[in-house]
Amino acid sequence: MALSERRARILALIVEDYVDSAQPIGSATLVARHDLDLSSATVRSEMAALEDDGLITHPHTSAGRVPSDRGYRTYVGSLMNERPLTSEEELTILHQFHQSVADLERWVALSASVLANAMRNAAIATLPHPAQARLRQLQLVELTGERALLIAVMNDAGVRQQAFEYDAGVTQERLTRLAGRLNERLAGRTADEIAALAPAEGPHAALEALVLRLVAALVRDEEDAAAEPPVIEGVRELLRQPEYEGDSDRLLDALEAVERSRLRRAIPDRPLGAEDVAVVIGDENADGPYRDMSFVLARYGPPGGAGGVVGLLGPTRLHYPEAVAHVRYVRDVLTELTRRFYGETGADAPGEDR
Amino acid sequence: MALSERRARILALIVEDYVDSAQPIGSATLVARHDLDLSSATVRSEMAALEDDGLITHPHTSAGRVPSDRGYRTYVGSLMNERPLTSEEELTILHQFHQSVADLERWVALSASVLANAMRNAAIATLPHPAQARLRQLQLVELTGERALLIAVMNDAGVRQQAFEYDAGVTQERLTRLAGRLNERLAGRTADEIAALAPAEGPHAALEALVLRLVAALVRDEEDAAAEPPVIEGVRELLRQPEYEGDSDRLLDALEAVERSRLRRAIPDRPLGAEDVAVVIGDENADGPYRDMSFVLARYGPPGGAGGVVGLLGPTRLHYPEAVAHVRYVRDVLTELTRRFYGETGADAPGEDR
DNA sequence: ATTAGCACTCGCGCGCGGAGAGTGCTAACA
DNA sequence: TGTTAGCACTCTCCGCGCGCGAGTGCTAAT
Repeated sequence: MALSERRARILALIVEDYVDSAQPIGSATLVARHDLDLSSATVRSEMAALEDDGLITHPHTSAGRVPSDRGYRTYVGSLMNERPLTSEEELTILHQFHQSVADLERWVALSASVLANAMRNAAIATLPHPAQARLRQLQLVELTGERALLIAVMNDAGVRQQAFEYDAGVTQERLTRLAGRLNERLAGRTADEIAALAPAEGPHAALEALVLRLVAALVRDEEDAAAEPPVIEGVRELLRQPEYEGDSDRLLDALEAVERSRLRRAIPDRPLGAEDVAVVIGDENADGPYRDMSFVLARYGPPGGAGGVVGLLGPTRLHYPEAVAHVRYVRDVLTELTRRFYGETGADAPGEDR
Repeated sequence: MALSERRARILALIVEDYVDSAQPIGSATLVARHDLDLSSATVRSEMAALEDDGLITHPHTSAGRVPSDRGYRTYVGSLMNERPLTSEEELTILHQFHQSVADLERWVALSASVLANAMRNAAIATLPHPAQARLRQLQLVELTGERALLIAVMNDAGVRQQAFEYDAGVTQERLTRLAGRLNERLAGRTADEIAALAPAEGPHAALEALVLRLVAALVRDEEDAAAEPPVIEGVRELLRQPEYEGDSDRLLDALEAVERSRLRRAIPDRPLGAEDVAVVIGDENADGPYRDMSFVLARYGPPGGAGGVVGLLGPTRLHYPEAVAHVRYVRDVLTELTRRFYGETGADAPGEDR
């Protein structure tokens, strides 16, 4: 199964030409376009071999060749040479971040936007969430006589809120005192720890129990990657790709695929551990609608710290070298921004809790 | 310009048949389908008259008639008879609300979802925002030595936050005290009032000025309708309408039209004062991409209180009677839920938990 | 005023045929 | 033995012409 060098070269050329043109590649065209020292007949026989290996296919008998998912995989895995961004490209990207508001949420959306624009495809990004969330502080605000708002600030500066109802006759003053008491007991605790605590005895034990339960749920939400669906940008760029041209059905399928709630389920399963930039191609996707699309994803955020996922989504016919380079760079930028936002000074160790 | 009764009847039939079938309506078909006591020739001359009035048009010489935007307007303005929802339909809708979490944001999204489903078109809804926001309470939380989080809770239970940087050397304790002082001065104030205040003299006047500025901005955000783009549901239902079938270009245009950021700008200008349910048809829209679409919108929320907009978005070929009835009913439900959420009646609200 | 009759229009679907791009096979060649 | 020229063959795509059918507008009769 080891590809001869020549065969590999031909596969790479087919992939690259096809990615550019979206047209099946014929043997003669390939030879002409690249001034190969081969006849088209030779290329044809190599192509036949590649097809036997399942790396390329025929749309129909008299058409040129198109890479299969396995073909792309081989290309991405060992054939393509990464093309680092030029410093110009890097500057263009950095520039966009610099002229944006200093807000993490904005940066995350911007990352997707930048990627989408650069690659003329869809791009996604999830908000950062910590591997383990801890409560920093909570606050209780009376809304009406019997309705109050619980606000929880997490260690990672995340803020979550939840309105709830309780028996009338509890004043804001009591709520404030309860919040103070709870803060002493709960600050720095994880969801599990909070859930395990028993409410203190007293006249408002029931209320305290309720708040404890709600706080635990909020803290758990904070560390749940799936709580907030990813932002997605560049849907229209994606749908303008030739694969969907004039094919309303496929277009609507793709539109379904990029629905945020569906993406939320599709992304976190990706193998995004220590890996650098993960590429998931076509039928490597488990979920149906993504079977003819590819993801190029990376995890951002300091190792062990709060982080999220950023990456590209497009048809399998992707400019993988550029895509990987862009995703990697945007990831690096976003990691740096995240680190700064959370205030990890340069000297600081990767330790998480403070 | 007053339409004879017969002519009006024919216009109404054309509109209704066309809305159902999405096919141009011919004179003979119309007579056959409705057992008219007229010959097709008579209908034809009436059609010619309607066309002279600009109420219907011809796609081409030998095709049937299609309502023009003015035709729809006449139909909606005086020809259609509203069709109130059956109690079954009302129950189906109510049911969906009852089995959802008791959360205002969720309800708003659900409203759009319900409308989209019922009408097989897109539906939008904006989060409620008060005509005038007032600060209820603020809180300052230290994040790092030189970074803090400002959290502002509004009178209407809205919560907004903003991270900011300040000179090192200010402890959480001082921040808490500053928050306490500011709360006394700011509680119940509007953005303008807050912006007009001068910081107290003292060692931390600069910090206080900064916080004042940020709070004012947050309160202003809260009452800015455009701050949060509307939710939109049912995009796929919309795009599956026959107007877009096989026409990728129009489909992509429509997709652009339903982009949230664009809708944000398109909606609030709608005439939504005391009006009951507003219908904006085709070229009555100022903004280009909506020129061949219609809105059916209503304001929800108690009069004078916090409110938002909920409604439908579809091709001009809409089932207007049903659309108006549905929007009105969902609006009423949402108004009631909003009222309860803000505790205006003090009556009990639906159960709470998650 | 209404209607039957009629000529005319025009979009749509269909089949046909030729052009073009490509393939696979075979036989000759270095 | 690997490479190449040559060739027959296969399909898709595109433009063309044609007939069908739905529908119109006009005219003349009721």
